[in-house]
Amino acid sequence: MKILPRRLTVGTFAAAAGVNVETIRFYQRKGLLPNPGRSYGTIRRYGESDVARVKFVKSAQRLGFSLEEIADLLALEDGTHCNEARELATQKLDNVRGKIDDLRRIESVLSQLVSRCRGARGGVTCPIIAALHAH
Amino acid sequence: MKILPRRLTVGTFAAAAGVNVETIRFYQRKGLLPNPGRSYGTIRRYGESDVARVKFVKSAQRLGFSLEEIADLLALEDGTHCNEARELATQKLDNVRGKIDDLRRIESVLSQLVSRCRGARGGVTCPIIAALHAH
DNA sequence: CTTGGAACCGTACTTAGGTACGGAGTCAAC
DNA sequence: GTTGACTCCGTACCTAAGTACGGTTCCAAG
Repeated sequence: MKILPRRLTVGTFAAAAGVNVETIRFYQRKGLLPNPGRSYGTIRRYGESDVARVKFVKSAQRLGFSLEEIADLLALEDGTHCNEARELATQKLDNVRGKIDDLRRIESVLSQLVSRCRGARGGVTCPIIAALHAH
Repeated sequence: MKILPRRLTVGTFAAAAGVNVETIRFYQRKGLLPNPGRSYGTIRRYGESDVARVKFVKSAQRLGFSLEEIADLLALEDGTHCNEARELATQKLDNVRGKIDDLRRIESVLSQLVSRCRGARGGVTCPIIAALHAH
């Protein structure tokens, strides 16, 4: 494992990771990124591992993890805590499946309303409005 | 159409509609509820039609409409604007279907990760962490 | 050695949908 | 005629995930 150089300043780093500089500062405040030391002067330097870490955060966000949950995942980052990571992922999976079920119910109600509405050409009362009124 | 009495004060009204008093005030500020007149004194009185209106809002929220969209629906409340209501509902339906597709993709990735993790009993690197690192 | 673009820092603002607070006014019962 | 619950009102606060701002300091190039 070779030690990677830390030669990026925050602006270049943020660009490399595909996020805003302010987002980097925000992640540091939230503990998602370690405060990198400032070897030479008061300017912080970042390396490739930091870029990877931010990309990890963004990937996990795309899978529906919150920053808080991602912080938990990052605490397992050495890769030896498979059980914990699987536990988190399983919970998230249940969560996602629950959301899918909810949305499917909504989809079913909405599509019925729309088709009933399409069929009710002459009526005085719109079926959609009426249905919402009936709870 | 008989005229319903407006004899509920805000506390009773909120309870009848199943929401918080503060929520009623909030909806009034947002224009979702009309400011009821204060016939006798400075205390506002509400009637059954107000209760129905709040229930309408809550039903529409459960179907994924935002308060802003619900305000649009309420503007069509007389039931004669079927086309407009159908348009809104159709947009919402597309929206819901898009969300379902996104979540299904997430579900598929997560379930693959979990099962790979379950199979990787002896490995040093957790497949979930590794996968997130590979974008 | 100056200049100007970064970096640093704390703080405030954003959206959505409310909830909470605190002081003043009101109303009905006792 | 006073108590105590309820209402009214503006304002602040909450979560989540950032974005924006404004002042100061730094650092490297010219």
